[in-house]
Amino acid sequence: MKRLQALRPEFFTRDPRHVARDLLGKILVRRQGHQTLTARIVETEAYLGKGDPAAHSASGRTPRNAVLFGPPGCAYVYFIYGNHYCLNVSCLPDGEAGGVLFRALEPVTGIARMTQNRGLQPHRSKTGLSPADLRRLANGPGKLTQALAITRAHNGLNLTDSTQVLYLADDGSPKPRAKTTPRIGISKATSLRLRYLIADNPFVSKP
DNA sequence: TTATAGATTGCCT
DNA sequence: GGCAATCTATAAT
Repeated sequence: MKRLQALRPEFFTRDPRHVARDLLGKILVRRQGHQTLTARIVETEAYLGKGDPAAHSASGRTPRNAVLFGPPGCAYVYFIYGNHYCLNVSCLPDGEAGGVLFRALEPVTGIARMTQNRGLQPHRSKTGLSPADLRRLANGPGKLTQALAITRAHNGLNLTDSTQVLYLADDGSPKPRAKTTPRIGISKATSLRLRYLIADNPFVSKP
């Protein structure tokens, strides 16, 4: 496979809204054992450090959300609803809170391993997984972490370092057409349109 | 020390 | 569309 260029820290030293928009179409790379799993980012949400009551950083720094206040380009992984992990990347300079939540991915390589990680039956046929099976692999924030075997062990990881087991990369594909909607699953600041998705992409969590 | 809400998912009707 | 499952960080006592 062509070697992918990791996104640089400067990419994340910006307003989370811009980062969330520009991450659409980029690649999340996961090295699991000797395998490399890759997936295209098709849906994100921005969480602002200041003036965003829905953000985990809203009421100040705690042990849990410390990564959001740290240097840009690092993984913030948290456990939610007793069952799921969610993956974010920190934004803005060190000391300033902000992040982007990954909400959906389009699987590219390592699909068999992702299916296994998700605990799904590999409904194989001559054409491989059905389109529906492929979609349910990573079309949600909890699903994508499970598909890529991301846990709290990855919290704080530098996602701009291509020698890590998890990082963000640019494969040179053109900038996709983006759409915005209100964020999903929150109860505060519900009117802000901080959810970004690739228009017409079937791998998003909800249209 | 205890209570509770939560950036979800999958199964049920 | 409704709701239970299942953990835990954080706030309240």
